[in-house]
Amino acid sequence: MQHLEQAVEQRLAAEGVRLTQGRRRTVEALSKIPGPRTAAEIHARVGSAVPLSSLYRSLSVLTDAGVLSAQHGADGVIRFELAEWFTGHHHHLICTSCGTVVDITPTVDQEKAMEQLVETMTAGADFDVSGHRFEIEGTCRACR
Amino acid sequence: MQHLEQAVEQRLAAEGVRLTQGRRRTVEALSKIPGPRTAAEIHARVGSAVPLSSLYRSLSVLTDAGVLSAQHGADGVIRFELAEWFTGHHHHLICTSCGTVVDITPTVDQEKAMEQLVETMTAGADFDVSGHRFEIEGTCRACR
DNA sequence: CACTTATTGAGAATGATTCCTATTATTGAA
DNA sequence: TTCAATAATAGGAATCATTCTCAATAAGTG
Repeated sequence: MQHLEQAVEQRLAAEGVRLTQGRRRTVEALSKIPGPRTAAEIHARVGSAVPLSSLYRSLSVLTDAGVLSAQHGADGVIRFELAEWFTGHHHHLICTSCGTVVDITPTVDQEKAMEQLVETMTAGADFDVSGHRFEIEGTCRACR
Repeated sequence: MQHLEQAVEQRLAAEGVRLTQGRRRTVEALSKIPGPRTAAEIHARVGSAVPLSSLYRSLSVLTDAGVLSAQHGADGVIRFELAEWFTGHHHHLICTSCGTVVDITPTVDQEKAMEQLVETMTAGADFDVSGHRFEIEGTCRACR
């Protein structure tokens, strides 16, 4: 995945942010662990090469620059993953029993319908829409 | 809204939990402030009548009993609101800047469209759907 | 009323995250 | 390459929402 590093570099350059060792390692670690990960998990992977305080700063910078996306889990811990423009736009199927999350990539029609919904639902509100999240809850086969 | 208190009482009784002064005040406060609220916001409303530590415990108990629902916002703070069987099904408009959340009640048509989406998106998956969550992200007027 | 048990209150403890600041790396220009 | 000028780092302290502890209190129950 050299494309990734290159793409990240461009993205950061566009934001006027340097791609340093620590940031490079952070992105690399995230690209190798599937799913959204906590700072602690990432730190376990990069080890002492990136101290925790620096890791947090890197995660923050990378998120601001749009390289990563952050989500707050039900346990109050932030999880990071590569932003959607790397992984593609997707939604989640969440098992309320075991917590497993499965990605779902919407079809063009489905996504279109969703954007239509966003539009009509925010028609009245004075709100600058930047995105949406559609999550389906239920029980996976293993938990039934 | 005496119905609310009665319904809450029944619900708690079914769970073997007492409806005490503090819990009553907590539910009452939440029923009077629209949208999901943080513990701090609720505490500002109930004042010293319910100490913060007790408030947190009440919120936890009420959530476990299904009277309230909790959500972890983008700012890492938990927000509580009356569960959907009190307030009706709704979705959220989330300001990614300040974390404020506003309820949106979908029209019948919108909700129908959403259920259609859920159906087509889970068509392939072996998944027992129990609900969905649709959240629109953006920037509120105050943050622009 | 007396007993048993759930609940409360006050503050300490926790833990993820952020802030501070001296030091170090990076970059652009000479 | 070398030198500023500036961005970034390390590490430790600080923050802050939330949880925990445990003695004191309130709520049902007989």
